[in-house]
Amino acid sequence: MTIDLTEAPTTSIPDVFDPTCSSRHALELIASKWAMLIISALEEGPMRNAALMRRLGDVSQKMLTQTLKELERNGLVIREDKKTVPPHVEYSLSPVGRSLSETLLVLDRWAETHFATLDAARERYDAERER
Amino acid sequence: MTIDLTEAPTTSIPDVFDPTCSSRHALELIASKWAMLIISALEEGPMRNAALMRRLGDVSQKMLTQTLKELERNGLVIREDKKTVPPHVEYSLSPVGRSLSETLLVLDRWAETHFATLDAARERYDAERER
DNA sequence: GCAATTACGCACCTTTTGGTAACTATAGAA
DNA sequence: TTCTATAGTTACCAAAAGGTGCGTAATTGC
Repeated sequence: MTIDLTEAPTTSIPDVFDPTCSSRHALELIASKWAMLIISALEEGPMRNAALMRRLGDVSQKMLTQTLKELERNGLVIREDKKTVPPHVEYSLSPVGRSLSETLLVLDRWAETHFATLDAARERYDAERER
Repeated sequence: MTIDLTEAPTTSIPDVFDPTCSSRHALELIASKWAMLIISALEEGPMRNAALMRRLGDVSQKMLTQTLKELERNGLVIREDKKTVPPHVEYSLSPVGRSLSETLLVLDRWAETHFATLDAARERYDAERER
């Protein structure tokens, strides 16, 4: 008799370092430029498609729709279709989405605070190897 | 006389929503599954290549090297080559890297806390459309 | 009647990400 | 002598991310 451990159930304590743990999937979902920015933007309040495009600056219609759909699918974003013509669709954060946006805003602040340090390091690194 | 605004300098207040702002680049750097996990892992202390592979569980040698190199280039990770044979290379967090890891750990905790909510939402969403 | 508006869907294409396998060098162990 | 371990690199290939342009619906304004 042999015991197959490859399909063993995930350990009781969730761990993002465990590739089979579902929390890893949750992390991968938000480890995306557009997902992060969309959730941060929606923290300012419900927004329509066009408003989000303006806020994000350079997202394509395709990527915006695609990312919003994934976020809605995972319950982070709520999509409300007023079913009018011309269309009127509003996106907002769900309670879970809002619990995430707080942390993401901290990340935004980190980027805005330390980007100059990264820029300098990158310049030093590149200058050293191009010789 | 025409004024070209396309190359206008970035505003004085850094903003991740401004595509031309360098802080956006910083955000994109860490908006990556492997970058996030590597920095979180290094928070536990300096690690060698093989130890990181074990900790991350399912990263390929190629992606690990590639991501570490980008993080080193931007000054988040410090690479110390002891120049011995067989090779001995240690990776650790720089001060900026450490300032980031604190926030990333909060993200990890978020994923480990709320993944079940996401799983449930996803299942509901998929069940509704496959009919 | 014609154009604009809105939030998409779809087809096509390019770029980036990621995986696999083979190769490098040398010390120490079997 | 051959095997193992170390931390990579390179070439090749598959998959995912991402961009562009076109089509769609009905209502409002000209």
